[in-house]
Amino acid sequence: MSEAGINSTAASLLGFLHDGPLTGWELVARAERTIGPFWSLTRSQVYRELSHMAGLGLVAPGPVGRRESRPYEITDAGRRAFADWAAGGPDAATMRLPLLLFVVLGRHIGADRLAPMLAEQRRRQAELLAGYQRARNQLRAAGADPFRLATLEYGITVARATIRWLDGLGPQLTAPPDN
Amino acid sequence: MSEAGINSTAASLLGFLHDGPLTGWELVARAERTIGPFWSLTRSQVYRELSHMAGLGLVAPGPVGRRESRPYEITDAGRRAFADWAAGGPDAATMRLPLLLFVVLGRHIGADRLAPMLAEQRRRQAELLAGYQRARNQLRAAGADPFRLATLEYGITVARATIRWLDGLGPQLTAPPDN
DNA sequence: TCATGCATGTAAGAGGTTACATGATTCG
DNA sequence: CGAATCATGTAACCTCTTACATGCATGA
Repeated sequence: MSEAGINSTAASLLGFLHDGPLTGWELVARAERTIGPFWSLTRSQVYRELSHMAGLGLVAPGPVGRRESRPYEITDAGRRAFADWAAGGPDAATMRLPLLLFVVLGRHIGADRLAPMLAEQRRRQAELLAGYQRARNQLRAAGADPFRLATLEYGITVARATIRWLDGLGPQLTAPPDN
Repeated sequence: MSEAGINSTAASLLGFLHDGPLTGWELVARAERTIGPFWSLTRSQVYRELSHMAGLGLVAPGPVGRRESRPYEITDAGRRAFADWAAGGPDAATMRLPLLLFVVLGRHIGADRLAPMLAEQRRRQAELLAGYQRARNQLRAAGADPFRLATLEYGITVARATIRWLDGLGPQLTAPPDN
């Protein structure tokens, strides 16, 4: 009865390892590719969690491959730990949207400084949206995992909503300096 | 030339202090009320940042009021630090959406376990949406700050988008167990 | 052979969360 | 007087980021 309970970062790694052994490097790449925008993690974290989980017996390091690469394989205990974590349901989302902070403090920043930032954000959201759409079309063509597709659709829906919001902001927020 | 550069948490506090002196307790309440869903912070952080900023001369502690309450006032240096921070534009958003993590790992969680979680999320989003709408209507009637209103509109737009997304998920993700 | 990319990791510090500890004030 | 609420703060811990350090392999 290891009543520990793993954290979401560790759990995400265990999730990916269900598909077969991966090295730290590959895990970072996989995470970046599949959930990058919704779940950030760094190399440091990955290596730390991997050796920590190896100590707990949740993953087992495999033989060193080429270039010191060390694949980790999920163990039965690891699968159990993952299932326990999943049974708890998703935690509340942690959001820190600096853009919204800027908007709410807009009075003290000044509409003249805020407006170009909002314009820049709109540009970025449009890019992001295009990227999601490209990825979705590729994955659809390739007949991919519907779960993965669903995350792209989330990205698309939210990016569109954000753009709509930016476009609908009143002139008090978006007006360029009045000169 | 304090070339330090404050962090976003400290900056948000300085932002609120532009409207007049506030105690740590009041800052927590204000933050919760105005940007709670988009910018989380805890009491511990607030007290820590306040005493840290007092050390840097960005805020000045006022006289102790009732019940040990200690209001902090922003200083000129504080206003400058805030302006410098704002000039950098909003950082990239940090998002950790456990819900999306669950979805992308859906294959390993099982549609039968995922479906009720999605249903629960839908319920929560609907509640959130209703809360935003109520707040917006109140603020509109009160003729509030358009910046604050804009953040509520963001919440409304995104909550609606999320609900639409949840409702549009394919049967592979939302089907109850097939028995 | 030399630049680039693959691959691993450590160290230090910043940021964030949770639990603990304390006490004043107000209201019933 | 007792309960609820206001109010501050510390300590410990976990998590996350950034910078540093190392070296192999591939291909031009």
